[in-house]
Amino acid sequence: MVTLEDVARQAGVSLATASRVLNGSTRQVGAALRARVERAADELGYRANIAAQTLARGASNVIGIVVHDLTDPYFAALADGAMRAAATEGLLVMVGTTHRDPEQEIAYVATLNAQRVRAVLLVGSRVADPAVTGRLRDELTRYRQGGGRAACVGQDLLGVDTVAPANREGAAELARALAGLGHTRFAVLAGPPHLVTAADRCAGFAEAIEELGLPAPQVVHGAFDRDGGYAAAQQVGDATCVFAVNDVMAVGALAAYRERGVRVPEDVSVAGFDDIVTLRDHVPALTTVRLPLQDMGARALELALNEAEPVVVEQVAGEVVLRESVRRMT
Amino acid sequence: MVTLEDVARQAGVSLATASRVLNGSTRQVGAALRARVERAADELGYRANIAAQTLARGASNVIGIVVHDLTDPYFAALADGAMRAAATEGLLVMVGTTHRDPEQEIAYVATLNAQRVRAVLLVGSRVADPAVTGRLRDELTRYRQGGGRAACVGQDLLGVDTVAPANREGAAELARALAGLGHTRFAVLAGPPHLVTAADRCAGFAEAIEELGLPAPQVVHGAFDRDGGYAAAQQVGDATCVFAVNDVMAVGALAAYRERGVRVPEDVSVAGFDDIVTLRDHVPALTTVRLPLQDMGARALELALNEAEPVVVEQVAGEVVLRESVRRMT
DNA sequence: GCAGACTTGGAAACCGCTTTCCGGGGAGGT
DNA sequence: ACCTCCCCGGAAAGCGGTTTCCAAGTCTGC
Repeated sequence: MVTLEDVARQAGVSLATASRVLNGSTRQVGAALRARVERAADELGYRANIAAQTLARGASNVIGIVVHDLTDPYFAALADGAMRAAATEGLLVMVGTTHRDPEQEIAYVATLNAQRVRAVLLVGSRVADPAVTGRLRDELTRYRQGGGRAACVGQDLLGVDTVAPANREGAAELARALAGLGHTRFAVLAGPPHLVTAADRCAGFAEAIEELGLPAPQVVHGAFDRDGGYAAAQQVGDATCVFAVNDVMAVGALAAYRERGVRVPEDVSVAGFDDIVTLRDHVPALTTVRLPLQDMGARALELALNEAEPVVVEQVAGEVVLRESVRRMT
Repeated sequence: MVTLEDVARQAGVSLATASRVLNGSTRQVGAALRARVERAADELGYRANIAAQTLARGASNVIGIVVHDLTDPYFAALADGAMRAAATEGLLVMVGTTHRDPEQEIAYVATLNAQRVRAVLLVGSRVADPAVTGRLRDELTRYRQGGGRAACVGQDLLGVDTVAPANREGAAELARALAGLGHTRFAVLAGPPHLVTAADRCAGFAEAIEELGLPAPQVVHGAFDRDGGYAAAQQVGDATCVFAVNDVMAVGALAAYRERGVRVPEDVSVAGFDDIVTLRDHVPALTTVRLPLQDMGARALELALNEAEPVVVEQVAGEVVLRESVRRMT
């Protein structure tokens, strides 16, 4: 590999000068030398060793993003938003996927800490297990004590800046909208009980239903993905309206109904949450709660970079979008 | 930040010993000292500085993946496959998205080179512009001369190990299958002419049609995404069967037809390419050519890591999957 | 009981770059 | 003409690890 020393030698200048020319310093370098250095670097095909720069500068230009599952469009959209924001700041992005294993999340924070990344974004639902959350907090605290910055998209459980989708409120508003259409018997495809996002959406929905004086919805737990929705839909009783706590599950539920010859929305109404772009052309079009995912990702990065006391928690409201997967009852 | 020296001091051992204990060395360290070091590291919350390690070792445990667009499920699946493979090797992943700008791709290779990443994966179609490809090759050559490894998912145009989806053959086979259903008048939503993947699929399809002695398909160019498919579909003439060069475009086309009240497959048949998992529940179910995207991503990583002379080019066959978006003609 | 082979701990060089600290020379002021 | 002050180039000290090379101690075998 070509090193800065090679360049300096070829240009007949000192290391210091070469460094100043090539890697943005506050110090000026005379035009003549500057040209010599640039030419030498070009001829030799010099590429600065960023590991060395990071070490010497004590700061890196990399940020870390930890998501649950990149193939889930929810995370892809959030990650993309954050990555676009990072790109405008000239930051590189390291992406880790936990495949929904909270231990992996902790491990990633440790690793990203070791990388001395400038900021860490934890994207995705927290889990209800206080022990796990506690260990994650510890790891995060250690990282932040070393000067690291962090933010989270999800729930404010980590003591860091957080972009928090208004899951309860969004689900509640959806519930009111659906009740407004005349539905009275509901079911919730609730996902895993320990996932806070899933639990919040389920709870928000159920509470709103209760406030309206309607019978409590049937709650069916399952996985937080397409197959989870598919499986859960099979267990739904006589509800006229089914709320899947995310769009991907809703699509699974729709598939299950289709296979069984149950018509949506004629026989049963189905709603989801998130308004995943990739699914906007689904038939029937999904009623859902729209979340500005890309913006949320970008905002989280912003928060992390400007981290300040006290901790900022930004609620992001969802917008109920009624589409053809639900029908009005008589 | 806690450094190795802090740990060594606290444990009352030398730097060398502490290093050997904490960061896997071939050398043995006595149980007593080993325990002291481990305890000290734990108490202090030591995290090795990977930048320093990378510098000292001259090798990093990071790989880079460059994709066009993470929110496109095609790339998400490929990236995920590669990331899973990387995780089993204990490698970290740096992801860059070019947002379909070839210049960005070149810039990323330079940056990843500067990071001295162990391997670079270029995921996605090459472009037809030889000047751009040439500059990318140059950058890649420079990287590889410094000991970097590289592989590509796409076309064998870079002189590196390549996982090449059999776009022409897959499209040709699809064409034959569709012709076998009795279709004779075809249109191709061909995407951008300069994208090699799009062009190959289009060409493979057209060639097969010609070989069958059928009239040449109408070719409509446009963007390679959902909206591109939507727009292109509007310009299709009297074809009975439309081939969109990827699934996402096909979904856009289906949306366009739906809006116009054109029934699929009754009035027109539609096929895509890729078999995107997220779209498997689409209605009508999409006829397509299945590509094992995750495996391809994983395989590309393998190739990169084991890079050897001569360059390996692996063709990956697609499998035609007939679903309800196409119909048999009388 | 002792030579020689192994083991294990530590000192120090080194990885490639940044940046502080010096010093020399030219510009500007009087 | 002389003295400051400023500007710019270079030497060298880190940044936080890894690893080579020594030296001292421990084991073995005869």
